[in-house]
Amino acid sequence: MSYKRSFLMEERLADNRQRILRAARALVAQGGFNQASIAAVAASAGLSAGAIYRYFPSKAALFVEVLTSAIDHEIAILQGIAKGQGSVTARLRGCIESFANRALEGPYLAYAFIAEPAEQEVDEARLHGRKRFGEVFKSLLEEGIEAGEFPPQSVDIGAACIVGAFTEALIRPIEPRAKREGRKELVEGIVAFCLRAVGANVAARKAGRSAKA
Amino acid sequence: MSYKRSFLMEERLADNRQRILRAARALVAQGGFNQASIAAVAASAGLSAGAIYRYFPSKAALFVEVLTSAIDHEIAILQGIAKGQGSVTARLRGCIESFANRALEGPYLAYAFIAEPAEQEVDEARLHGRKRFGEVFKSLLEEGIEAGEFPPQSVDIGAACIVGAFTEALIRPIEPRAKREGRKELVEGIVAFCLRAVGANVAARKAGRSAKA
Amino acid sequence: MSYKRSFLMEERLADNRQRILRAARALVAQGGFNQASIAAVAASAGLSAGAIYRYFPSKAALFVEVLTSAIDHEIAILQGIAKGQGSVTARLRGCIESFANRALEGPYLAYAFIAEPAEQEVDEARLHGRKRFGEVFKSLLEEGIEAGEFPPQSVDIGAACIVGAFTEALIRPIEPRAKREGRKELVEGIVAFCLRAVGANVAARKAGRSAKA
Amino acid sequence: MSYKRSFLMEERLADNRQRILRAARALVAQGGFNQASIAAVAASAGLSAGAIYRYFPSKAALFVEVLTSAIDHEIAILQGIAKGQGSVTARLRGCIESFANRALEGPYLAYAFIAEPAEQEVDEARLHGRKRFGEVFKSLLEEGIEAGEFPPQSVDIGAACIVGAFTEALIRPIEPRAKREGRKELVEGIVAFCLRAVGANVAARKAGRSAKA
DNA sequence: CATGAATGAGAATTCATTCAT
DNA sequence: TATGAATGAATTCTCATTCAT
Repeated sequence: MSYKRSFLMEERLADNRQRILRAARALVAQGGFNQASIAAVAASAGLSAGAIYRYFPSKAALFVEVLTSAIDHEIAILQGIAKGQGSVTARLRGCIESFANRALEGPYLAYAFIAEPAEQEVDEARLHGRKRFGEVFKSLLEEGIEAGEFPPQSVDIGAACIVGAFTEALIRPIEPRAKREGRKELVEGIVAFCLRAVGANVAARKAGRSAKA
Repeated sequence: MSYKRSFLMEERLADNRQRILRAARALVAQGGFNQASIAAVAASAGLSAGAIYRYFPSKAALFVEVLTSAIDHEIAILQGIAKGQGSVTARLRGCIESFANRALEGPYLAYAFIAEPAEQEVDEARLHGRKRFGEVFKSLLEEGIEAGEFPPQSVDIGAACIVGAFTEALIRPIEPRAKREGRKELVEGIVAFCLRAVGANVAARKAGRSAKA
Repeated sequence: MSYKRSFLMEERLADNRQRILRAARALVAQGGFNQASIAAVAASAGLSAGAIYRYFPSKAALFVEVLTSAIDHEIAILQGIAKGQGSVTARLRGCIESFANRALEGPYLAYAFIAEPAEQEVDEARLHGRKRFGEVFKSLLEEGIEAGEFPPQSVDIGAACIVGAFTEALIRPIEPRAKREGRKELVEGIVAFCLRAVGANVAARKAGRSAKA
Repeated sequence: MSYKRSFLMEERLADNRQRILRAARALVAQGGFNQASIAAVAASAGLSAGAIYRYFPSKAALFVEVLTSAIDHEIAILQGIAKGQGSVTARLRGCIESFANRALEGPYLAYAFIAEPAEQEVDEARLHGRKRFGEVFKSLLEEGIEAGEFPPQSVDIGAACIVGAFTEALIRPIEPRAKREGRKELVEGIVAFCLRAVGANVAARKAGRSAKA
């Protein structure tokens, strides 16, 4: 009943979907959800506005996917590190370093992460994403407390604070000077801040440098 | 129709301006920038839409002022505490407690503080506000290090992390459970996190409880 | 608090609302609901598309009003005749004549009356209108049967048939020749059809000519 | 890829054309012209959207044919009855009964018959269909008058009234109660209304029950 | 000949801003 | 000075139609 669908065509379709997602992600990263109109996304993806609707049923659905796919990817990486080997302190350090390094490459994720939503559905996806990020750190905190690496503390609050701390620090360094410090120093500063905050001791910090997933 | 510009009139003008600002602030607090249309602000202020433009050249300008004035007010309070008496640790604690308590009363400020802007100009105002918040903490960190209360550390990064940490923790507690903890525990949790993060020692924490502006 | 609203202004506002309604009505009459886009209505009323929304909350609301106001007006006239004096036969004749004569002036009402709706809300208004028309005739039929002027018959079915018969006959005379017959003959033909259909006897038909509201 | 145009192929082509028409008719019957998009018709026919255009030059042309073919079918049945044997009264009754019964089975025809068209061309087809329906009844009226079964009357108007009367009565019974009456009573009510309207006498009505094509 | 991705014109609706009164 | 009606550009979304494969 149907003609052969060529490999090239399959590829172009997949390409288009990816191009739309990438275009949307880039626009959100640059100017937030408000700047990312369907027309702008389409133009940036090299398609017509109507074509977007072959791939996504609504603007909200598109941006939910932009957000969740970015967060999914990030969470997977963090989980890999968090559930790896080494001391809890080392793994916590690994998570923060890893996230921070990628965020400095392209700040879009972190931006979308804190952005005020335009639509109800996107809002929910974003809250869910924050919660999932927090849970990674919450688990680490619980494990660290149980292992005696960290002192007793509120793990919910601590997890939220960690997420907020590195989000803020990464997206909008308070001083333009911060750039001068270079990425390495910035990441190290955030890691140090968070490790001190959870009460990890210095020894663990030295020993844990090489935690891997 | 051509009455002289009297004192009463000046006052009425000032009144209108304040009413507009208050109405805009309230609407942002309730539903974010999206809900705060010029028509809604005007209605809420008891004026016509056109009248807004006698006091503010554009919607963006109005919301820049909404944001800046809210932040100004907050900064003034924090500066009062930060430049008051007591140990640096106590004053840092005071700042965080003070901000956190007000944010929990009415979350609008914190909300606007991290909200994605609708317009470029508002975005800039928001960034500037974050920077100014950070500077309060940066000064405290510098003072604390000099006084030997805190270990050496990147003050820029630390300041940003503090701002991010308590912003995140206040606005969107990662677990709904967090509510159960009650406000007092939440604030204390944030304070503890930040004090540990900057390396304040426990003794200072006990001693510093009563810092006042 | 508010400047005097001039008489001229009040008038213009009312004018605009009426102009919009009239424009919408005319467009529906010409080309049906589909041809009556908001843009077309606005252009025809000499306003911008956006201005429509100052007077009507939605397209559906506008057309519901177009429909109901036309039907209300018509029903009022018919009720006046139906509840007047004279034999039931005479009043039935009066209703049909009256409706038919106005429908021949401008066929929009009858057109809208049978038109397939574009929107749920308009559909409901239209069904309600048909029902109300039918009820006028149903009452007359019941009264006529009780008075012995008409033989026993299904009044629900009869009422629907009467509405259908004169609607069809008025809107789309089957032969273009029908125009040649002239309005008087057409109206008289419809009246005769309906009177025969309900079983009114000839005597009543002669005697009842002059029924008035 | 270049197989000869075989008999099988011709048949498949005809099949596709019929499938498209059937799918379109079914969709109109279910949800009116608005629901019957080209994409929906294509999907329902098991073809692609583009394939429709191999068989029909435009959407309008497709629906013109949907309407015309449905009406053709109906007219053929009515003509069979109208040109059959028995008194004119009996044949008129037969036509109305037959149409009414089929309309009550599946109301789509009657629906399309009065439905507001989406396009000018469909509109014209619909008017033409109404006219042809009317002509069936016009012929019967002329014959009945000549035979002395009906009194002299305007046959054009009468024919239009008959079409309108049963259309209205069938599609939208004015009272929901009408359902209680049952189909038999509804059909009989419409027949009685129309026979009285054309002046058929009661005796003919009894005698003519069994007219067949 | 069939496919279905892509187009592009147009739909309703919203809203910051202007300006006659 | 204050009003609020009016504008017009922008928004999301729909769909008949075309055309490379």
